[in-house]
Amino acid sequence: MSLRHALLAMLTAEPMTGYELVKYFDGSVAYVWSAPHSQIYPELRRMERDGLVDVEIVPRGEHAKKRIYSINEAGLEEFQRWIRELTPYQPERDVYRLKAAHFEQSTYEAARRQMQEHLNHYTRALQIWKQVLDDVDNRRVSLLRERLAQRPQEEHEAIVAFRKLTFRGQIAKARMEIQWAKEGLALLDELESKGVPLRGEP
Amino acid sequence: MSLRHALLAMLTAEPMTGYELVKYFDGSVAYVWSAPHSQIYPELRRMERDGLVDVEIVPRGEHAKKRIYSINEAGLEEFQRWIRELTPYQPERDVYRLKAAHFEQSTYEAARRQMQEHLNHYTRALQIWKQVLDDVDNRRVSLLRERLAQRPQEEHEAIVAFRKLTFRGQIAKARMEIQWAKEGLALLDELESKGVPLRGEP
DNA sequence: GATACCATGTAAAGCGTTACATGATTGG
DNA sequence: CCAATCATGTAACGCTTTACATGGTATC
Repeated sequence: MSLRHALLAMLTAEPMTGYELVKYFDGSVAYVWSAPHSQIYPELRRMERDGLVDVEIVPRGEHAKKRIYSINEAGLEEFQRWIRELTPYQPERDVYRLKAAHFEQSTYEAARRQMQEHLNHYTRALQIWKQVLDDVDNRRVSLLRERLAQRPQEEHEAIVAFRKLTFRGQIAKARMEIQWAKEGLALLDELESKGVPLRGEP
Repeated sequence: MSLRHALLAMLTAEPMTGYELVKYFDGSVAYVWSAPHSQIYPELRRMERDGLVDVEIVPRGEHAKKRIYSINEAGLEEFQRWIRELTPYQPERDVYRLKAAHFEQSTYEAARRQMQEHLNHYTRALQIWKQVLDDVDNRRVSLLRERLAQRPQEEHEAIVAFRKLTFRGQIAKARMEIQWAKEGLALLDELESKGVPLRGEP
């Protein structure tokens, strides 16, 4: 049950609508946690039902309304309970490594395409995360500024430091995956130039 | 739909029972792909129904039987189709980074415990993967030997090289996560020694 | 005969993806 | 008035986890 905790985490910064949460999960946050709006709106309703968030219904224009969710005392307690609790390490599922292990069943072209996409994906991710790290460092992130504004000065250092720790982790991951993709592409070049046959080739 | 392809991948090495597949997914393979038996047995039945695997029912002792699954022509085609197809990159969900980003809501003790578990988990994973890489290099893996035995000599280099590529990726990932966990533990030590308060502290 | 291992299932509940669906507001 | 954006939902389907469940075989 972590979508709930990801939503509570966002709401500890400031109250917002489901739509704003959807936007965050579509943006740079998507590389840490993401969910479609079809999952977010019902979960917010359940969190409201379970008394973890309060809702303010605010008019929007003449006829429309929007629902602004804010975390309440019970929600903050639940979030803190979750964050203090040890999250166990479960078996992973890495479809890209699974695929790479069986590239002899593919073709050089298809294998290269997959590895190139891997490289592109993590190159984009790296750029985004480096930018985010810099933005956090210079307090250019509005959500972070909101968060800092409502917490005492002496907590600021920890708040910023922990966010930076996460982003440095993502940066390290992106660099590692880029390196791995390059290694894969180099291996494919080497094997093809040696004329090593693949089973998937026509 | 990747459990199906993970199972097909295993069955390209040799025919086996659901129980043997369960064992593999519980062992060192678990760090690349894993599934509980409650997912594996029904999926094998569906694959049988869909004509991707053949089944041989073999007696076991006096009264018991076992079902040995082998991949057939259609199954191999489906596996090759999947491996040639580009797997898109979807938004990730990393609960450990999400948690780390909000450690100011935790306590030093709980945050340290989580990071220590992270370190332990990936240290174990690193040991396992280094061993597997070495075993593959020296053809000490029975599944790999079965696989090589049924393929022509000229494909052997690629088969071994792609498996090693995957394991090197897992090793790089484990090292990266170990490094990150150490960074996190160091940060926690530094903040605590400076007396920076956390919101979750009693 | 007890224990560990072999072997295979079902079922409920939860989580995630994809598609379908609707309507208001804002700015050009 | 048209397009982009704001805003919020439902539904079907598939995958994953956890729990419940059963019985044979091999070895000491």
